[in-house]
Amino acid sequence: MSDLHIYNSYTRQKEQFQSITPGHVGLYVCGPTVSGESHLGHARPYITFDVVNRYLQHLGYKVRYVRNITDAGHFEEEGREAEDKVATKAQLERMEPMELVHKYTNLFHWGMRLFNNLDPSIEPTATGHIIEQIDMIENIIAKGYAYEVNGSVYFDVKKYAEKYPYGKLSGRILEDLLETTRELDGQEEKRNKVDFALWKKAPAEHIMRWNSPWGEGFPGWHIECSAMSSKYLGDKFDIHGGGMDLQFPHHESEIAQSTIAHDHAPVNYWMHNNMITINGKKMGKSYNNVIKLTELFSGNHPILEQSYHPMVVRFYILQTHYRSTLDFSNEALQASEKAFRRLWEAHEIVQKMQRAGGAEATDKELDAKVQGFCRDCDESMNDDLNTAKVIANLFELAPIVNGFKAGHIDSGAISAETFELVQTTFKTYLEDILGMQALQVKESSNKLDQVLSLLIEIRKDAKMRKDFATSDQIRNKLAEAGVMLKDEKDGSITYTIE
RNA sequence: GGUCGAGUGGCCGAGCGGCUAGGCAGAGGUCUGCAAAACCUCGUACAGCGGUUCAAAUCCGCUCUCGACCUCCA
Repeated sequence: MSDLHIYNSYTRQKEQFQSITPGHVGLYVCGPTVSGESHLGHARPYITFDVVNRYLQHLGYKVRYVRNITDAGHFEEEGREAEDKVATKAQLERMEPMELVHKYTNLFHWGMRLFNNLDPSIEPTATGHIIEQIDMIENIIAKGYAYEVNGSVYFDVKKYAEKYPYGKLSGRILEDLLETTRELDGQEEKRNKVDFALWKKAPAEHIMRWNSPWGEGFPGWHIECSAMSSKYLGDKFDIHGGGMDLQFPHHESEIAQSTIAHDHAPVNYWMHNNMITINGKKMGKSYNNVIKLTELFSGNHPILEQSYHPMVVRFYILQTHYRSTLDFSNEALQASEKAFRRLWEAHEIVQKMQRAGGAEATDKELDAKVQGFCRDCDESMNDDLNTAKVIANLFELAPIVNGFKAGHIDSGAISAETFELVQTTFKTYLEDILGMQALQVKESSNKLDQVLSLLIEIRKDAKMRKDFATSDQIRNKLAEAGVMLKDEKDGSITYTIE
């Protein structure tokens, strides 16, 4: 039993986390629809739940993390003409759904890897689970909560609501929903406007279609998550995550379907991350303010002043609590970049450092303070994954570590035990739990190393002779080539490669 | 229109009844041949108006502003 508390969207309060099977956690997160490129908005849930996954593992749980790929449904590639999929065209000229899905799935994986997100345990695709979805729909029909009309199958929400709390997750009131005047596709077939599709009959021009007991068609959007989560995590599992915008109707529908199919609610804890906004507006296709991951990493977008390293983006996202909105701006990203560089350097310094003095602390007050910051990292994570607070704690530690190095704080001021705690706190939190990595991978070229040490030696000599013209030339020219020299306090010279 | 949520110092962002948040920027300083980095010091904020309380950024009410969802959406 851990002290982990998470905010459960379903009950709208923080609850102590307790897994169904001791030592194990089933985690399901709604994955991307791979009909287009992943964008900055996608980064948030997958980084957030990557940290959830990592932290649960840190606490000792064996996590089965399932994240789906939505590759079925209404498919149209962005910017591609509708006639592309017209059947009269030669096959190689037509859009092939599998080709498109493959392309964007690969691109999604590419982004996830750059963000240093751990792979899910299982990444099921909707198209690979048509049979499971059909089974589940038949099950719901058999129980009397779904009906077929013209080759489509709809879930009877009104009937469901008579017995179950429909709308509880998203705070909807059925009566309000029934009054909605909005005209939706297939509305006339439904018994009530609130009913949602479990299976849709495929129109003649629809390219993705499968045989079913109700004719050729394709599954409704919500059923895939219910079918796949129960298949791999069981009828009832621990945590279901996703973006806040999925609360309604997606997650609400999932609850309804699964409750009927399995005779009980499917999930114990619902977690929802908040949105990323640009100039206060949610990023989304319909707002025309989407920054794709490829654009973000290359800086190739009108509103981007520069490119941003995936680790900078990750850090920026984790500096805010996952349930707060996060507003994008160049200023904010640039601040995160500087902040992260400083923090990471302190991390590298403390890992390499040797503590001086005896085992006991010579400054009890500092020792206690330092321990407090370390311990608060645990408390902050346990308090609904407060990564922002964890980072703030690490920043409290950074000047102390730098002080050890600069020599104005004696590393013996804190005890040997506390010193070790600082090292493990940086390592565990920054790398293992927050999943951060160095911005630049150390180039391990012996030849380069030798060339640089030669230049560094020449520069040292020049400095000794007060030949600053030469020493500055070496530093400046190397800087132009992307190699930054740094004169350390002890007279040594180190370098970093941009 | 309905439902829910948010408004914190120049900017970003924690906190959510009493205890320093933190980062970035800015100012001054230490160190340094210079530079960079690092370190030290500084600002003293909680949309507005009332109320509850010994005590409110934190609770309650009203007002204003903004956002999300109600449609595919992370």
